[in-house]
This record gives sequence, C-alpha cells and structure tokens, in this order.
Amino acid sequence: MRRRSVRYDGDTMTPKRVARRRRRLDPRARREQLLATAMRVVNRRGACRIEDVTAAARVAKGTFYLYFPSWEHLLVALRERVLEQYARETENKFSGMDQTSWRATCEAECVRFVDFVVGLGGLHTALFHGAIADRPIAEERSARHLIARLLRHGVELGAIEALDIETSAGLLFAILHSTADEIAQGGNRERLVGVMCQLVRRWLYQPS
Amino acid sequence: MRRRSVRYDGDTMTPKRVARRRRRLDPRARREQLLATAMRVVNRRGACRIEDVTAAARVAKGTFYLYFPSWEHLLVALRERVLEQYARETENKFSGMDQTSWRATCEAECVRFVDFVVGLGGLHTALFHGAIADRPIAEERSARHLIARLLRHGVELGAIEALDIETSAGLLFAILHSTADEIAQGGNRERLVGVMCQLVRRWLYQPS
Amino acid sequence: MRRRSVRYDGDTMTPKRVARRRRRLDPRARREQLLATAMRVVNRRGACRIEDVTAAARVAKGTFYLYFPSWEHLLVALRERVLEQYARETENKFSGMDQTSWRATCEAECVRFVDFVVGLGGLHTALFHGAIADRPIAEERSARHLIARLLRHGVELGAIEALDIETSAGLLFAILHSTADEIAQGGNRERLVGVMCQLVRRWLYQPS
Amino acid sequence: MRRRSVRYDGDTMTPKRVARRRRRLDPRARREQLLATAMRVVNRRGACRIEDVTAAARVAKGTFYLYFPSWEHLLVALRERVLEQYARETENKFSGMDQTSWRATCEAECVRFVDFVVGLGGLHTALFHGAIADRPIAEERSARHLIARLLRHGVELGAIEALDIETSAGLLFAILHSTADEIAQGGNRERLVGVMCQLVRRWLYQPS
DNA sequence: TATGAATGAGCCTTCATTCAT
DNA sequence: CATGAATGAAGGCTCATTCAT
Repeated sequence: MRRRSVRYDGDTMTPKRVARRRRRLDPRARREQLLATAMRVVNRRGACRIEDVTAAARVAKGTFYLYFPSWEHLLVALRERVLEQYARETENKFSGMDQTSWRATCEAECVRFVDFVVGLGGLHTALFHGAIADRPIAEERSARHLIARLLRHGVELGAIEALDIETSAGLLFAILHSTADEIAQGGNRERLVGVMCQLVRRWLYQPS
Repeated sequence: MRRRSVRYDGDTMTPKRVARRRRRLDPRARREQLLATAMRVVNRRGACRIEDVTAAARVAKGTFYLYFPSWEHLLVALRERVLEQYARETENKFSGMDQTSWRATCEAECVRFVDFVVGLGGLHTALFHGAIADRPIAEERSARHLIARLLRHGVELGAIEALDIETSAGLLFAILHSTADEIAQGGNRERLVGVMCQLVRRWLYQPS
Repeated sequence: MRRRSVRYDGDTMTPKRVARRRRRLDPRARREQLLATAMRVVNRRGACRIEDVTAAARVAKGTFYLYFPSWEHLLVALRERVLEQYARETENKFSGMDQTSWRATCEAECVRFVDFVVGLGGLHTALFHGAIADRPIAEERSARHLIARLLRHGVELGAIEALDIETSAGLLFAILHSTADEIAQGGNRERLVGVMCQLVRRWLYQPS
Repeated sequence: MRRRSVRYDGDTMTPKRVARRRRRLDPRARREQLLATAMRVVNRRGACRIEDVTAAARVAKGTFYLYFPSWEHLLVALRERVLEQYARETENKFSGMDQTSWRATCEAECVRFVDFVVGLGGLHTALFHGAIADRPIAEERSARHLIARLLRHGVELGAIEALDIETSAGLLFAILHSTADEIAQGGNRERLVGVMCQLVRRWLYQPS
C-alpha cells in the first residue's frame, strides 16, 4: 500500500542516483552460479547468510531474490541437488549379484557413502540438520531409503540374515555418518573405515 | 511469525506492567537457579533466547549477565553439568566383574545411555550440536571417554575381543546416539533398543 | 505477505522461462499502449508496482523507462488524460439555456461527475490522493475549475443566486466526491445520489 | 531456530563491543513520548517511517519495538487518542436545547470540527486514509456517528426537517472535511467557514 | 528500440548486550 | 546485587532504476 519513497529533486522529478558496478549472465547460468557458490561457501563455512553467498558470487544481494524467494528455498534446491548426485552414482549397482559379490559391493557402498558425506563438509549440517531438516525428503532419495534397499537386497540374496530392515538401516546410517564425521574432523580414514567395515561384517553377515 | 508475548495487551496495545521486586539471593543460589531454569527450559523447548530463561526464572534480563558473560557460557556450564551428572551415575559400576556380568552390565549401560540422551530433550541439540558443539569437552567427562573405558574394561576381562578401542568407542557412541534420536522422534523404544543390543552383541562379544 | 508470482515454479522452485520477443512499435503507439495498460491496471487494482504495468502490457520493465522517466511521470500523464477525457465530455453542454434547463443540466452534470469518479476505481486514489496529489493540475482542466464554470453560468442565467463561486465550487466538488466514494464502497447509488441532489437544490437554487 | 550470530573472539568468548549514547525513562513516559513525537512528526510531515519517529524522539530504532509491535499499531494508538480527545470535547453539549439554541450549537460544532481537522495536519491522512484506514473504528467514536447523532437530535427538536440521517451525515462530514482541507492548504478561514455555514443552513434548516 | 538481469538504497524486525537507577 | 529500558548491529526482503546486450 505504502509506496516506496524514492526521493525526487523537488520539482524536476529527477531521481538522485549513484555509482554501480557490473553485470549480466543468462538466468540459468546465474542461478547455477549462485547454487554452485552457495555449495562451495556452505561446504566450507557452513555459512548461513544470504550475503555470504552473494558476496562470494560477486553479486548484489537483491540478485539472490531473483532466483530464490528465500534462503530456505536455496537450501532445498541444494539438498535436492546433492541427493540427486548421490542417487545418480548409485544407480544399477546391485543387479545380478550373488552372496559374495553383494557383500563386497555392500562394503564398497558403505565406504563410498562415507566419502560422500565427508565431501559434503558444512553442507551436511546445513542441509540435513538445519532449518530445512524437517522438510520431508522425497522418500526414494533419502539415504535411509537407499540403505534399506541395500539391506533388503542382501537379505533376499541370503547374504545377510533376516533382520528388522528399517531399524537397522537407521543404525547403519548412523554408523556411516559418524565415521564420516570423524574423518571430516581429521580422524585417520583407513583406520576408521576399517573398524566400520569390521563392524558391518560382524553385525550383518551370516556366520555361514 | 511467532509473536512475542512480552508486552502488549492484545486489544488495547497498552503496555502491561507486571510488578516485580528485587529479591536478593545468595550468588551461588542465584546462579544455581538460572542454571536449573535454563536446564528445564532448554530441555522442553530447545529454547534459544536469553529472555526465555530469565523470564522463566522470574529474574530480570540483566541479572543473567551477572552470572554468565554470554549465552554460550551458560551453555558450556549446562553441558558441564549434564556430563557431570551422567558421570556420577556411572561411577563404580564396573568393579569386580567377570565376563558374564560385564556383558550384562555393558548392555544395561548402553540402554541407560540411550535413555539418558532421550531424557535430555532439547538440551541434546543445544549442548551437543549447537553453537557450543565445537568447544572441547573435558576429556574425562566425555561420553566417548566413558564408553572407551567401558570397552577397555571388557577387553581386560576378556569379555570382548581386542579391538581399536578409541575408534570403536566413537562408533558405539554414534550407535547409542542414533538410537536415542530415533526414540526421541517417536520411534518404538523396545524395538530400537532391541536391534541396538543385538548389534552390540554381534559386534563386540567374543564368539566365546 | 503477497507473494510475487513472477518467477518460481511453485514446487520445483526452478525459474520459469517465458519467452518473449522484441516487438518494434511506433514510439507514440508504445507510449499509448503503456498509458492505456496502466489506466486499466491501476483502475482495477490500484496497482502500485511498475512491473505490474509492464507485465500487463507484455513489455519489458526497461521499456517503461524509455517512455517515462519515473512512475510519477506516468501518474501525471494518466491524470492529464483522465482530466482531458472528462473535460471533453463536458464541452458545450451549457450553451443556450434558460434557468430551468440549466438546473436540469446542472443536476445531470453532478450525477455524471459522480459516476465518472466511481468509474475511476483505483485511479482515483492513485491520481488524486497519492504521490502526485500535491502536484498542481492545469487550472483549466481541474474539476474545481469546471464546477466553478458551471456555477458561474448558473449565476449568469439567474438560475442560482449569487454566491462565492470559487469557494462554493470547492464545496460542491467535495460533495460530489464524497458521494462517489460512498458508492464506490458499496453504498446505494440511488439513495446517495438522491440526497446529494436534494442538497444541491436547496443550497443553490433561487427560492424563485 | 537459527541463533543470531554474535561473534566471539575465538577462544576467549569475549564479545566485541562499541560505544553507546544515552538513556532511561519510565515506560509509561517513554511510550507517551513516542506517541507524542509521532503525533508531532506525522502531523507535520505525514511521515511514514519508524525511524523518522525514533530519530525525532532521539531514541534508538529498537526502542520503538519495545512499545509498539509495528508501525500500524502506533497508528492505531494515535487514532484512538485523537478520537478520544475529540469525543471528550464533545461531551454533553446537546442537553436541554430548543430549536434556536440547537441551530447555533450545530453551527458551532461544525466549525469546531473543521478546526479540529485542520489541526490534525498530516495526521488526518495517515490515520484515516492510510494503512489503517480499513481497520474499524469503534462506532461511537467515529466522526460520522457523532454527526449523525447531532442531526438526529436536530430532527427530534424539529430544528431541521426529517431526512436520511445516515446519508446526510456522510455528506456533512465530507463538507466539513473539505472545508478543513482548504483551510489547511492556506484558504481563507472566515470565507470558507462562512460559505460552509450558509450551505448547512440552507440545506438543513426548516424554512420555518 | 527493446529486453530483462542486476543493482542497492530503503525499510522492517529481532535480540544479545549494556548500563542508569 | 538486581532491574529492565535502551541500544544498535544483523539480516531479511522489496522494488524503482540502470545498463549490457
């Protein structure tokens, strides 16, 4: 209702103005740039302010709002992107396997997941434990879901004994997650991954 | 969005006067009171604003700063206290045990830890995942340390096979932690604890 | 509160691309188009944002500034146009009249004015009570001036008794104006116009 | 959710700080001061920004929010105050009158109203035609209501002939209002009031 | 001419922290 | 010791206006 009060020079109706800086990108590219910059900035600093991103992107604050209605929207987009990337890398790794190959694949997947989370850096907290945390993730993209699928597969192949898949998936997720955190904080990767894999083997695999 | 309830009479928008009176209190007692109140408030609401605490303690905002230089200092003190309390409950549970009794105790301890974390409510996030998260915890108080001690004890008794204690302690911590989170978010306690215990048994115990 | 609908695909939050193509147009025609569109938009929504107008005109935002140095300039032009239109409709209605026909015409004119203002819709506030309000109106175009002329004519014909024409014109203007506002806000037209006409008759006409 | 990021000096947890200015008033007094300042500022400039008021009151911007949740709340309070003041001055002026005295009083009241509105200055627009405009006014306080009551009284006394009171009240309001506006814009008070009173007499009073 | 991405001043609101009483 | 009014840095969002293409 209240019109923004741009001041005019009394009678002349000439707006006062000041200097500017620089410009222009294809919208898709700019959005991409913002997303990428945010990815980088949040990854490094777990940053939180819109200005942190626009500054890093060397762009005016207002530009942000041309592409995202709010910070949370950006986070959602970021999360989407991260999940998508992970999902893409996971495709079709589990077709046509027997017990043995499944076990090897399973361990490899666990390690891959750990490395992926480590790579997320500050993104992890921002995207999965911050303001966005309670916003639902498309079921088929969630890590828990992927892990559950992995386990189910193992059970079907007889590679691991029957167990409470949902609950176990949650636990396995926590284990991978924790391992990643430790590595991210400077722990010895080999050692951590080793202990983790041993745990997985003892816990899940049939004594056979 | 959430409207502050502090000061306005809904209708008249006339400021309300709530009389209060200086109440001298022994400094130690006052500090105690603030800590206890904060404990309660943060536990319940995961509260965030200093005023939430002082209001609940029926104390002026400024009083807070007489006892804590900043909100973070309070959090540190709170965490200290929580850890202390947990440590106290843990004392001397492991003297004079054999393999069998150790295993039973170990499981019981795990469950107790889970329940403890669940009981923390909002404190958990605030103290262990918030602004304070990266501030170091006195080594001998940390859950990790206690867990490591527990494991070491088990190894010494031959109840569990030799393993990388530090790393394993971190993993076990994550497992307990995750279980607690799930319960706190409404998961079925029996089921979660059951799966967790099974994992612990398979992972740690000697096949004997 | 009102969310801009400009740019986001509700769900995906992916920016939408609406292709548009340069369309050269005779400058006069383009300016005309903008004015007409603004007229319509402001009339309907009492709109405020430049973008509302350019969007409705299916023209780029920047184009606006090719034809108007600022929003206020547009408003001034709009007002000019509205006044002109009204003036045109008023031309030559008062030639060759006697007392009786003048009185009838006068009342008709009052009603016409009221209806005109009602028809302005959102324009009314924007043009006569908004940012532009204090900018002077070309004397011979102002409603006040026209009303004064009408009155003067009546006095000359002896249809109404001598009075302070300028001042009375202001008052009459307010009366018509107010009546229009009431109607615009949903008041009963017949009733309002009726009372208004009665007032005019009693106030102005010679007891004869 | 997101805790404000006050920066601490790394380890020491000592907040950085800067200079300040000055202080303290009884809340009632401060609220009063803000209201009075706003009254003055809006009256003069028809101002709109919170900062205009706080600056004039030589108070920090945040202080405003200690007493009013938003600018609109302030406006409501201001309007309330203005109406109350007017109502108070109107009390009991119409008891025990006959036709003649009523007419005199009526005219006096009209003039008083005009002067009152003139005195409002920029407040008038801000309080009755701005953001607050659609918020309902307590019926018994509205100018229209008071005017209607006045007219009804006159009809009962036989001082004026029966008419459509509600509609007429609206019209009379507009007339007073317009007269006030003219005066506020520098018109000759005597002349304007004179014409207005003449109108009122001719319109309303019985030819008797 | 036309376009629409980019800019940044302007205004709002919150809340940790200070300090007069 | 205690109080709570006052402060102002932070950060969010909008939109008139500019300018590279």
